[in-house]
Amino acid sequence: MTQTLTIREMCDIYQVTPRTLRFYEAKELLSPTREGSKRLYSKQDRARLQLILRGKRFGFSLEDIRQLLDMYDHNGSNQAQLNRTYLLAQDRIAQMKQQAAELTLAIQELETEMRGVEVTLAAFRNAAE
Amino acid sequence: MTQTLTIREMCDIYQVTPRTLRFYEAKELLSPTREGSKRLYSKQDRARLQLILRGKRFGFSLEDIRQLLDMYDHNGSNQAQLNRTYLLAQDRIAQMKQQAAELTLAIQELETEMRGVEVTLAAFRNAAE
DNA sequence: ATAGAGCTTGACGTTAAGGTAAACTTAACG
DNA sequence: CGTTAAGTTTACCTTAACGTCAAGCTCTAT
Repeated sequence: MTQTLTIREMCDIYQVTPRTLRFYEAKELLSPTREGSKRLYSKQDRARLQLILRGKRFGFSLEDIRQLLDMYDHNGSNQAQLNRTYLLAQDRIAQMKQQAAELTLAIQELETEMRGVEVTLAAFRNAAE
Repeated sequence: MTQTLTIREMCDIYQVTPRTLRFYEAKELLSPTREGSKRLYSKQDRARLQLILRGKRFGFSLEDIRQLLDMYDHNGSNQAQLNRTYLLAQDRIAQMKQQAAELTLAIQELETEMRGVEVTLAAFRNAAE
């Protein structure tokens, strides 16, 4: 029961266009199997796509993401290759931790700003009696 | 002692190129004063630039960022304008909180992956005696 | 059998975010 | 006084990440 999905189903689920999926495939971020000429997306393909979309939300480029993905399935990789990926991932993790800290701070600052704006808006409403 | 900086000083401090600063100005994200034709960046300009660069790290577009910046100095804005900005910022904050949660999760997952890779690498080294 | 829906490839267009190069001003220096 | 250094504008170039459109295949329903 290896549930595979068509391109349309993928698009509906993940809110992307067919063009996007084909583009990611061209960039070697995805590699769906074929049934004739039609693409079929496996469970792993779906997992990868989720990682891709998540990476994008964090501001990573597709190339950045491709390298991270390589680490998740370091199957055919040799030692040297794997080691390079490992070091690269260490950097990324540090970067992400830094980003998480900054993000938390930014949220706090914005919320403080929001309270200031609330006061201003309340004053506006008061002035209108 | 209103310490203002030249474009070069700004570039050195924030690791951007003059082109980038001029570009942000064209996009109305910055508005340095002039001394003759030369740009001079005030303390507020510096604060704004920091917010811009931070926003970029989170994957926001310059246009997204411009709207957020508007909230930080909602000086000449009228009620309707301010209210729209406020609602928009609420969305952004929700989005950022979501992003923070996801980021934390992603970090954990990556670190788990890393441990797996460490084992693989250790095995490689063992095989080499 | 033909008409349409859904898939394919291929090619060209578009937008954001700058890079790069040319021509010009202006201040400063020997 | 000439020239170099740092700034300016204008204009075109580039890259990433897709959008859009054309032309063709294949299956299913009418």
